[in-house]
Amino acid sequence: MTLTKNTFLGEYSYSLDSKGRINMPARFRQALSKNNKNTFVSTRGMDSCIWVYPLSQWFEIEKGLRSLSSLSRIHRTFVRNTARYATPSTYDKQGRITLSPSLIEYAGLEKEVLIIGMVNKMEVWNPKYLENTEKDALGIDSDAYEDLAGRITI
Amino acid sequence: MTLTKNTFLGEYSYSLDSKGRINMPARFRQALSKNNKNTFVSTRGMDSCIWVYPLSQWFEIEKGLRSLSSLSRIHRTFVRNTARYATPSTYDKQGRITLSPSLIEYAGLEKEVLIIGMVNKMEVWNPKYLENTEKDALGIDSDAYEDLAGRITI
DNA sequence: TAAGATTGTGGGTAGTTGTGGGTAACTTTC
DNA sequence: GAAAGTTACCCACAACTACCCACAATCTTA
Repeated sequence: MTLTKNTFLGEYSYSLDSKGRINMPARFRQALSKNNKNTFVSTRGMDSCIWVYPLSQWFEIEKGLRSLSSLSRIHRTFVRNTARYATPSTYDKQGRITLSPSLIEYAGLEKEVLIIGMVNKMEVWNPKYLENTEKDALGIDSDAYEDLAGRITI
Repeated sequence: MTLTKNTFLGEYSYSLDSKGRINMPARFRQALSKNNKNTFVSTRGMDSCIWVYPLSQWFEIEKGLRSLSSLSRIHRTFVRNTARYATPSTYDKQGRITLSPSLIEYAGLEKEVLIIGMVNKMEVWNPKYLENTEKDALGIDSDAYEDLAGRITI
């Protein structure tokens, strides 16, 4: 059952096929609001994973990008780094989207793939990479969490 | 599949042929709205690359250029550099535009060429040059960059 | 629990796309 | 006005992609 539109929760294990396609969890598809046109936008994540946005979320980012001027070097660089790896993909009749070879390489994806709901977007991981990233995350000092405590109640 | 008219995303690798033509990615062509008359305007970019605008977007730039004062030296120089090298080109039946020899030289283009979607325009790069520009970008004030990223990325 | 519906995975095929090169029309130059 | 150079348009073909169908596994419902 779907709770809120365009909200993605949970973890799913899928397989990347020989054509670079992955299934989008049925629940995630059902969660999409109509204005998403059955489309996701995938791009490089901050960790070694792929971020997948529903189209309507991506438009918010795009709006931000449009507000930047190419006269500023820093703006230019940011727009380039963001837009460059973004690839929109409408899912097919079976619910799959196609990932670009460049993104697959970036995230080091092999056959087995983990999809994680990140509330407003999804992450696609090679399970091995995620494990390593989790180990690294243990190094986060607790001060950082103290700081977070001021921003969010859980 | 097309998301929004006149929006360009993603990275494409193409080859510049012996006649100075490059293919415009099919997705970019499909993204063009009707009033573009199948035409792009290419000019010098701020980095060592070529900026390619869809015609309608170029008209916006022109409007902006008109508003700049010739009394200011910076304005004058900017208008001159932008207007001077601007060349319109309609794509042929195969979807290719012809770049002027002057622009090809400016961007140091060889056989292999990278086209990057920059939301409202495209950039055409020699991959080697882009790599260097990326290295230079490491010198960017990272606080300002992260601030930008924090504001726009969701 | 059995039948039906949904979901995840694999693969075939027709149409699209990228690339090279040929030719005719048009410009420029002498 | 003819020769040379340039440009625009056309055809051909290989590679790729989007779309479709098939089927097994899982879940739902009566």
